[in-house]
Amino acid sequence: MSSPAPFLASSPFSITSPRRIPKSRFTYKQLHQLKTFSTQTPLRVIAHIDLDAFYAQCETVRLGIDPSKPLAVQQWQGLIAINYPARAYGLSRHVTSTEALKLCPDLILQHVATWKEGEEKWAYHEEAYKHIATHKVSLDPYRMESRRILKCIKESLPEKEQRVEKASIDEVFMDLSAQVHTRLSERYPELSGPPPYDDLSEYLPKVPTTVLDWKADALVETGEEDGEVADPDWDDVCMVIASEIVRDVRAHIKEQLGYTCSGGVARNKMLAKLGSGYKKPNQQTVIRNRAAEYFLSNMKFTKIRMLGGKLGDEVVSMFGTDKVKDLLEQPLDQLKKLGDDTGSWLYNTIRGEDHSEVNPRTQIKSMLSAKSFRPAINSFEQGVRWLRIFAADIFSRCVEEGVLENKRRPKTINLHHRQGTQTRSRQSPIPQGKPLSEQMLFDLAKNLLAQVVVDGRAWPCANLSLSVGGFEDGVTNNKGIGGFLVRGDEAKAMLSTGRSSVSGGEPPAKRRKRTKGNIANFFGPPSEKKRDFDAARAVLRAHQESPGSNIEEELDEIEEEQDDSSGALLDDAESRPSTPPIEHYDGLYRSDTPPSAQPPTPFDPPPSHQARNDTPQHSKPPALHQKTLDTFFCDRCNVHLPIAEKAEHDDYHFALDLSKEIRQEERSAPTENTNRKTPTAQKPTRGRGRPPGSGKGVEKGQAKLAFGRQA
DNA sequence: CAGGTACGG
DNA sequence: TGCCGTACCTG
Repeated sequence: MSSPAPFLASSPFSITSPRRIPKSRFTYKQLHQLKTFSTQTPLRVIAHIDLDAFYAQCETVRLGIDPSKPLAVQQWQGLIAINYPARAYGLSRHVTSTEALKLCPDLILQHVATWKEGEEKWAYHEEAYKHIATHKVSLDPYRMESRRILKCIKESLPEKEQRVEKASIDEVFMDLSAQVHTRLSERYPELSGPPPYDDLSEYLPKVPTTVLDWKADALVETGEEDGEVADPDWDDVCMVIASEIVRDVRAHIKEQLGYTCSGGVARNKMLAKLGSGYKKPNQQTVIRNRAAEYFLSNMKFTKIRMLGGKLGDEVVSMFGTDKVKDLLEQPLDQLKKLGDDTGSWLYNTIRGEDHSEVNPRTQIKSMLSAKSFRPAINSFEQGVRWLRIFAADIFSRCVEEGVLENKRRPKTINLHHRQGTQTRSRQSPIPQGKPLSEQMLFDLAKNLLAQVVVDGRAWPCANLSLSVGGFEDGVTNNKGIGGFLVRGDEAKAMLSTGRSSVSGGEPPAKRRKRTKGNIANFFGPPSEKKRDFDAARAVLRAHQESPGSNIEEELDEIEEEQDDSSGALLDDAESRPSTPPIEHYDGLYRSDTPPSAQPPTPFDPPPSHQARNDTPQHSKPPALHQKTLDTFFCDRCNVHLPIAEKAEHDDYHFALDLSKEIRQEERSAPTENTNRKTPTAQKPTRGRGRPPGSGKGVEKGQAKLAFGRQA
């Protein structure tokens, strides 16, 4: 029942409006903006869909298990997903598989698929949890289902009016504004007419209906007496329509693929996401604009996207609360103690404001294959074995992504390495000349690992990961003369990785005396070094004479040379497992293996650890320093460190110097360039105006102080 | 661009 | 915890 009296009393347009006609709070312009997915209109409608216990559902669907049976997905000894029936037994992600079985004897435990060394593809192996040492987990089955679901969602939305963002493997955002606009126009013809006086800033007519049918959707309360049901405005109507769409999408997913999911509908992404988590599983929640403030004010702000981590902790400790309600009392300038941008962002966010757009991006930007080692691995050869799996994994996923057909291919490859608390990474461009292959990924990865190994302490290694990225656009964006320069850089980068692996076979013994003149000697026979430079020069010359002609062939030749020379050491070793390169690397570069375990190198005898410690970085015998202290002073870092860490610290500087010299050589030698200083490019002020942008400030600067070591 | 951090599922 | 994926910052 509508009660006109309160409405008239509270509406600014009832009495004072020139035409004395009740109006909507919204304008024709705001309605019109729906068509273009404007982030500014208050009528905007965003949905968030979240698959329920996704990995667990994947398994029930795959195995045809009754979804009311308790099921958990196991990864080694842990659980990574627990379906809702199983959650009723108090199972959480923190319990182990054996504990889970005690709590719920009927629990179905399904281990994730794994990839076994030497096999072509991942598979669901029996008793996979026993093979943590030889298998790596594969989440590929879930990625595939994720793709099917995304496709299904897109198919259930009108092509021209959809905007879908894949937020994670089991979440999507949808901007339903455009579709809602059409449905609105169909359903309420009075909205289709031109605005009075053709003035878009005119207010819309009032909603003709007094009661909206929210079906079975959960409605977030407003916290007010009532009256909201009786007085809908167009934003409420938009939400109803959006909610219908979400219900249809969910039904379609269930019908076609058998998955249930939860949904949230609201005016922006932040609220929509909170909505989808409000009631689970298999339900949807609408947060009407009029309910947003109340909904938020009763919540912990740590539940809000971007406040679940360090930033959230910082806010909690700064204001001594985790409640939105308390934070709402803080004026803007107080929040700005977190930084101007972060403060403003937070101020708006806890008031339910979020103008971030739904990014129509649906394709993947990078992919990663990783393994944590328990126990840690201790040799180059072991690492290389895992790289083979990683390369196969990533390559097959590239193929699944349609990389081969689409011309969408990754541009860079990246290797991450963790040793204790220290992590290091190396990356290189992926040569774009020839088709992507597993072997190519493997070779690149191997070189990257070799670089990591020669660059510092590498063993024992607790984690290794290989990723490819820079997928982006299918079509080339660097063309003309610039197009070649990119190629040239890649060629040089390839050479540099090759050279680095050559240096892997070299002892650091002469590092203190080495100068530019004997650098080639340091890296091995002069001929190898020369061939590198010759190859690079050939590429550059080819460009100068006829830009863009034979570049690809040139690149191929260079790659071959690379395989012949620099790659030889590694490939060789690999083909003869009886004499693996592990000790070779370990012995030369700070392993804990005794010097006696090291075979001679082709070039120089390896120095013992003792020898290395006898020629310290600063050419001063320890005796001349105050040896009563158990610390030493590094005048390069300007810091006192435990004497026990001196050897490692010296290694650190050695590695630093070495990599610097290598890079310098690479820059100056191939072109014999006289003005080699390329001034650092200016900053094009990056960044979308959106979320906190960053944690800015304090903790980052402090992290830097830790330098090469960690507490 | 290389290397790192933060945040999220 | 392990295995991811994205975005951003800094030198």
